[in-house]
This record gives sequence, structure tokens and C-alpha cells, in this order.
Amino acid sequence: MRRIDLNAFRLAQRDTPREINRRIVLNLIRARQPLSRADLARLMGARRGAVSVLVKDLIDEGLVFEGAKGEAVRGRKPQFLYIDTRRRSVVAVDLRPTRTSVMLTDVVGEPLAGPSTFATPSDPQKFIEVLAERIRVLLDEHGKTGCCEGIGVVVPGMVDRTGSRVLFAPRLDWKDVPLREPLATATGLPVQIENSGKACALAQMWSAHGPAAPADFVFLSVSDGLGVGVVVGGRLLRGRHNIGGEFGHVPINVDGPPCACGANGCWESYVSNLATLSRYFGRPLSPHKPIPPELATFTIQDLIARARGGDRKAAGAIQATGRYLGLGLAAVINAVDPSRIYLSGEITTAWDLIESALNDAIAERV
Amino acid sequence: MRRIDLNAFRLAQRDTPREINRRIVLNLIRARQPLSRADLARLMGARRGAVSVLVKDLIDEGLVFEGAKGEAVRGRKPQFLYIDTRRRSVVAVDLRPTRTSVMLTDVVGEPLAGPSTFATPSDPQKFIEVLAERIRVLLDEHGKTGCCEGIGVVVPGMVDRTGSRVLFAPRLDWKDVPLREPLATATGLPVQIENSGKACALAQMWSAHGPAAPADFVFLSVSDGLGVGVVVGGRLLRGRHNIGGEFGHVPINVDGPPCACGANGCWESYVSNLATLSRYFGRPLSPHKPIPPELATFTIQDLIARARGGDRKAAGAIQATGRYLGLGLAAVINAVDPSRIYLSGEITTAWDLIESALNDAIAERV
DNA sequence: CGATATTGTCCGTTGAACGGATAAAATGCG
DNA sequence: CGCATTTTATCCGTTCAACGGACAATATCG
Repeated sequence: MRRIDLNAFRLAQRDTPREINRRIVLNLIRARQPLSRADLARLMGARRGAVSVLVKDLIDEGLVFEGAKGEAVRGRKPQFLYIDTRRRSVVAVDLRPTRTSVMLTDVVGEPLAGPSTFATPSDPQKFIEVLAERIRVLLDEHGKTGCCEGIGVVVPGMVDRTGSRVLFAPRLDWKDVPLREPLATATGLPVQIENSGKACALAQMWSAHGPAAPADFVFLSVSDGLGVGVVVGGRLLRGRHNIGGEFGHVPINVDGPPCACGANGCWESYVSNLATLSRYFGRPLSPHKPIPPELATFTIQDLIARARGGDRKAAGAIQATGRYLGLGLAAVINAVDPSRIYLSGEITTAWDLIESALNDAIAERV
Repeated sequence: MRRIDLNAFRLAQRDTPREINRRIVLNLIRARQPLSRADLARLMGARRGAVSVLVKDLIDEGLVFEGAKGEAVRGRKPQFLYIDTRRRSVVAVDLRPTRTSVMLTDVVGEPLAGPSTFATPSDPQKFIEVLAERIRVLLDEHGKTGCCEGIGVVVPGMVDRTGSRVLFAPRLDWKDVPLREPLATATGLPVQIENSGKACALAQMWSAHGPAAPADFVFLSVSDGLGVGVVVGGRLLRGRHNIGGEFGHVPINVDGPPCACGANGCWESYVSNLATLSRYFGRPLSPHKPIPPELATFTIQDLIARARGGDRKAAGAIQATGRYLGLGLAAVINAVDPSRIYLSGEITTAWDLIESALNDAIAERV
């Protein structure tokens, strides 16, 4: 017997099978397009007749359209189906502590225009003003003002459950900042906000297909901070307050150095780019003091270049980061045991330098 | 559009609604019995006719039976329905490092006989022999030999994905021990093995109902070791190798004392009962040395009694455990953000002693 | 040109939910 | 006691969508 959530179940009704199969058809077309009705029937194990009816509905609703005819070795040529992305666009905003970038994409994420970037104003209200103006110009320039479905904003911090406000973004020094409603009224478009680690994980989930696409994985994005997204059983882990998966502030050492979040010895404070740089310069970071000048101008790429140029201190700092990455990943593996871990960020360009330290650290703890 | 796992979807067929509704009926009866057909129809939002047909099938299959008639203020009396637990029993085995207990229950977990306990033999083969004999006697004594559905074994360690072997149980010093098949052949019954933390979480999930039953929670069982079970979205977190949710070996301090698992500074090595006792006696534990005699005879209850009796060193050791519990729970909260955390183990009887230290530690890091 | 293969549609059948009517069983009131 | 009322449970015709197979359209090959 399988457990059913008795507080939130839905009775199966006469049209439930159709709804389920309709979703399967949409997902299959999106993932494997172009695809004919017969292909769908084979993939789904359904009758061709049933598929035709479902596809007809989707075409009538404008979600799918018939494109070119395909090639067949013999027999009638298949009529290919596509997700209808014409005349429907989306604005993607990547809000980072230093710069914010804006771009226009279609509904499956293919870029249409941009990105254009601007320095992030630290005042939220100012930020919303500048961003709204940028979006207005972008849509106007590309004649998409009438057909934009909405705006998606990616934020380096915690977002509340409803996706309305930024609860806490330490690097921006934002606390409980309303973002969705002000931006929606300023632009007249629907707005979605998402944490950066979670957004990366969602993007990975929706873009990866084929037999190798895992249903349980962790996405790690190392930059100024540490963004983490966890997918379990094909669903993004959000938890009660939408802060689930925040491994960035899991401890490496509870007696370690202070972190911007207020706690001590968080993973982020060992592996972020700033942490790596401060390790190199021997300048411990203080959460509430300004960032030392040599860290603000010097980038992690510069550090990697020095390491490759023979600077042993640079190589050591990078390798230490590799070790701490591995120690934290070991905790992630113990905690969620994912099928795969995706690592992104500038530091991955120095993979050859960190690989062994990272693997040793994982082996030590798993 | 909702994401569907394209590697493991199931086409909705003509009988899919019935299967779904059948499961809803079974779950509702199990959770809220006794219940009439009319009650079910109201709870499900379905026609009474549809419910009658579903219930008829379940009765024919012997999963449900009609019991006594209920009372009604007016009108025809309802015919109550129950999950059929008659003539169907299960053997529950709790394998612990020192002692193993065996009991007989019905299929919804109500105890029928036992528990009886015996000292756990450290040799797996010997253990299986002794356990099989105990089970044979237990079934024989209660005349349940013919109608036992199977055996469930709870193990303080990692179990492989298929539930066949114990991968690693540090306190037992078992590594990759086959358990299911030998026990099944020795008893002639189907065997299920589960990790102790996961089993506690599953038990909690199946026993808690009503509007307050959370779909995301963490169960923490503090004893000789630290068992953790994580439920996300109503499903137990298992991960790729069935070691998901093993927060016991997440680090508190990667430079901390060695743990039985081979790593350093694991949460378990700060908060287990043995850790608390060794803190009191000022006797650091070594993973591969025998447990010091004062720790083997002295129990955590004794320590709590001393603390209550005014022994400040005892109170300090317990409060330190409370603090470390809080630090680890903060990591759990950051990682999975559960709606609720269940804490079990002898240490909870000293809740008044640990509460403030625990809450302070959580507040520090979340 | 005919055999064959493939795609897509059409249509009668079937299983299960839907909607309402009816029977059964109990209570309350005149 | 008889009758209205209420609640439970069943019955039956309807409807929706999957099922299963037939068929037309379209292409290739010998």
C-alpha cells in the first residue's frame, strides 16, 4: 500500500487520465522535439488515436504547432510537432551583488536578445526603478512589449515561500525586501523570484534529458557566495520556509571564522571566491568591514593564472578551497546522497588543480 | 506546465482513476477507521455510488471488512469499515549493538506479543541463527506460524538500496553483511531491512494523521549512535545508495575528534549517549579501542540523575550535548528546512536541562 | 503498377466516474 | 401506530476518455 497525503490528495475524476497524459505529451514534445504523433504513441505506449486527440487539443489551445514534415525511409511522412514559442517571450534577470544582467528569451529558454548589464544599486527602490526602465527599453527595442509572458529574477539570497520578497541576501545587505509587487506594478508584467542556487538546479532539471538525466542531484554554484540547489525525486527541495538546500551555511567547523550570515565556520566562508582570495592574501574577511582593496580588484581568474604561472602560494590557496569543497560535499552526500553533483563557477576552470584535494576530502568522510 | 520524469512516467490508462481512488480509500480507512461508505464519500468529495464499488472490491480482496454498525442521531445506521488485520501478523526485530528485541504485531503495527530480548551476538551468522530460532518459538507460541506476513528488521547502520544487506554498521563492526536472504531461508518468511533512523521516520509518517501531520519532517533518535530519518514531501529521503539523510556524520568540526565512521568531528561523535558520558568522565573515545568500563556500566539515565542531584559536572556535560544537538539541528534546518523535528532518546527526559542551550545554538546559526 | 510500410484518422467498444432515482433503515412527532 | 424526515447504501442510465482495430493517405521499392 502506498502512502497518500490525506491533507492534500485529489480524487481521480473522469478527466484525470486525460490531464495526466496531456502533461506527458507536453513534456515529451518539449524535451524531444521535433516529434510526430506516431513517435509520441511509441514513446508513451499509447494508441495513435489517443495521441491524436490530445495533440488536437494542445494545437487548439496554441501550446503546440505543426511544423515541417519529417523524412521517413518509407511510408507516409511524419508531421512534426513543436512547442509554440512564437510570439511568446520572457525577461530573465540575474541580480548579483556587483552587476545585474537582463536578457530576453523565448519560453523554452533560448536567448532572443541581450544580455545587457548594469551596476547593481544597493538601494532596493533605486534598483527596481533602474531595472524596470531597462526592461521597458529591452522590450521596446525588440518589439516584444505586447507578448512578454513575464519576468524571472534570480537573487543571491533567500526568497520567501510565495516568491514575493527577498528575506535575506547577506552580500547585498538586503533584509525582508519586497520585490515582486513593486516590479510588477512598475512594468505591468507578472514577476517570479527565485534563489540563484535553486534557479540553477531548476534550469539543470529542465534542460537535462535522455536516459542519463538524474532525478536526484545537487547543483553547486561557487561565486562571491555559494549557491546550492537540491533536487530530490525530480522535485526541488524547498522546505517549510523555502530555505531548504541552503548548504552554504552548514558548518565546516563551528569554531571557525565568522561568516556574513552571522554564524561561524560556514561552508560558504571557506569556499567562496572571496574566501579563496582572502586565504591567498592572508587577509581574514570580517563580515561588517569593507572588503580589502586587493580583494575587490583581484579576481579568482587572476589567482588561477598566478597558480598556473608557478605561484605556489596561489596554488595552495586554490587547493585548500578544493579540500574544503570536498569536505562540504561529503556532508551533502551524507545528507542527500544525490546521483550526481554539478559544480559551476570560475573555480572549475582550475579543476586540474583542485581535483585530487577535493576527492581526497570526500573519500575521507564518506 | 509541470515537469514529468521522462525516464519513469506511467501512461494514465482506463483503470488509472480507479487505482488512484482505491489507494485514497485504503489510506483513509487506515488513518481514520472506523468509517462508513458515506463518510468516505464526504471526505473524498466523491459519489456514494463510486465509493461503494471501490469498497466492494477491497472487501472481495480481503483488505477491508465490515465491522459493527455505527450510531447515528437519525436515519439509517452506517456500516463501519476496517482494515482487515485479522489472521495477519508481522514480526518486528529491533537490532541494537547490545541487545536485540523481537515482537509480534498486526499489520497496522499494534503489538500482539512480546517484546522478548536477547544479547546481540557480534557474529552475523550466529545472530541469524539465534534470531531465526527466537522467531520460530514466538510464532509457535502464539499459533501464528501459518499467517505471518513477514519479518521487519531495524538496523543501526546503512542498508543497501534493495534492502538485502547491511553495508556498514560501525557500532556492530559489520561491513557488507548479507542479512535478508539468510534470514529468509532460515525462517521461510519474507524479510525487510531498514535503517533505524529511517524506520522511525516511516513509523512517524504512517502513525501521524489529521490536519497537523507534516509532509516534511526530520526524526532524530539519540542513543548509542545517532539515527536520522528525513521525510520530504511525504516521501522518505533515500538518495542513490539509500544513505540519504545520514546527518549523523555531517561535520560539526572537521578538525574535531575521530568518529567510529573514520572521519573527524561528526555530529554523532558529539551528541550520542556515549559521547555525553565520555565528556562527563573526561575520557575521550577511541574508535578502535574497547569502551572504557565506567562508560559501559554507567547509563545516560544515571548521568541525568546525578545532574538533577546537583552534580554540576554532569549538568555541564548534558548541556554541552544540548548545545551540539542545536548546532547540528541548525545544519539540518539549513539543509532541509523541515516543518517539524522529532527528537527521541533518553536524553529527551532531561529536556529542561538542554532546552535553552539547544535553542541558543539553533538561533546562532539560522 | 502492385506490394509494402508508415502515418494519421475514424468508429464501435469498454471501463469508470457522474448524476439522479430508489430502496433500506432508523428517528421523531401527531 | 402511521407518517414525515433523514441518513445510508444501491441501482441504473449517461458521459467521457482510453482501447482496439479498420481504413485512408502517402511514400518507397521491385
